Amino acid sequence: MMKQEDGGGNGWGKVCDTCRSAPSTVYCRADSAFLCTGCDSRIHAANKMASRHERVWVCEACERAPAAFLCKADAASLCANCDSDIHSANPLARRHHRVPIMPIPATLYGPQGNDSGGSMIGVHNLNEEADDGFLTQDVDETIDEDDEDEAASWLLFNPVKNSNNNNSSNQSNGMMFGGGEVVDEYLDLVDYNSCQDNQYNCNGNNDDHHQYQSAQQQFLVPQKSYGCDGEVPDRSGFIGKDHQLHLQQQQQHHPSFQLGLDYESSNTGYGYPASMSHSVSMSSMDCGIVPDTTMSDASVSHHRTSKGTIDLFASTAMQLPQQLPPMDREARVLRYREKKKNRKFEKTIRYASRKAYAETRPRIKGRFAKRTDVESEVDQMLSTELMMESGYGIVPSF
DNA sequence: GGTGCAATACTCACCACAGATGAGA
DNA sequence: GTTCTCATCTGTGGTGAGTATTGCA
Repeated sequence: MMKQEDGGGNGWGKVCDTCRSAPSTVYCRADSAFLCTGCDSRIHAANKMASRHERVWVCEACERAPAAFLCKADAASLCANCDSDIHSANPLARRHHRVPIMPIPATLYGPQGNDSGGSMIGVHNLNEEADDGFLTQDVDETIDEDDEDEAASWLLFNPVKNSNNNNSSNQSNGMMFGGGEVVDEYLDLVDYNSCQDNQYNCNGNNDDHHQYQSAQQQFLVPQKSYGCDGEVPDRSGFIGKDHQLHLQQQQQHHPSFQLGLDYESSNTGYGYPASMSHSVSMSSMDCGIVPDTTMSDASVSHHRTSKGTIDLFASTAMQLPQQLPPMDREARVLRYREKKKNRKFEKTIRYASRKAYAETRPRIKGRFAKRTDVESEVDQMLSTELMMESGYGIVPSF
């Protein structure tokens, strides 16, 4: 059985920001959203304005950042970090011809966009998206044609806009975005913060404090050092009703706790840019290759699961004031989610060259196999030929 | 509730070899 | 103290076997 990566439980690098049920394949700059093929085609085929949104493919390496370069040699779209890491691995890679990525043509998704989407990477069932309720609910609403453009543009990240009308009187809104699926992804953070809030609300009660500490310890320290990812060991037992109650409290205290994400906001007031999820968090940490210099930013300096988990809370949530501005919370939510994903996939590569060698090494049932003289000669010939034809270099001593 | 079975999820050893490291001349 | 040579160790990724967990009857 193959090893399965767990990207939030589904093995994908970046889940579609809209349906959250499929891997994202494109990044829409206008919406600051990662979209799967189906949602992309549907949203951007809705009207002319939406169809003009500039989109780029998601990095094929990390699958978590918009691609910045197209490597012609690898025929791969890569983000800046992956491009840097991959193409600095060896002289051969360094000579790969890369060009800045071009936005996906607006004509890619026409009225028949769904079909074309099906031929793209990351095909998935559109019906599944419809099941999430969130999108279909909004799409099905009858809206003015003038509003349609804006609705299509803001459909993704501002469910608050649509839901605020209901205000906090509707407690169920706390679970609303698509039948609670979205909120569920936030449970981990909320769970933690619920403990945190409990601490602040315990009025100095030592017993409560100890309970908080033990609960926090249970939450923070993974039972296994690798792969556990610091997830709540037992949601039902650890959170349960308290969590739901806390969610309701969150709704009351922070109406904007709902997912009104504004990626363009410049500052959170806490030193963390609100747009960090697409800038800071996507930096060198994604690839996990050990940099030559020590990273000063705590948010990108964790390479071990447990330590990273602890530091995450130590550096952010542990120091939170009792009442957070909504943007602070949203920024931390984003930051937490990114770090969570990164912890999951993270594997520190100490020697990129060895990685490059390992990837090119012949295998037999996954095991490294001896490279015969014939293979070596053939490789050398092919490399030489390739170099002469395309200008690509070869790694000496291969 | 306890037991057995199947399905699923997860962990880890294996392999070759370039490069890093350390000891000795 | 510096340089060179040699031997040993380290780390890299895909696969399959083994183990753990979960769900169901």
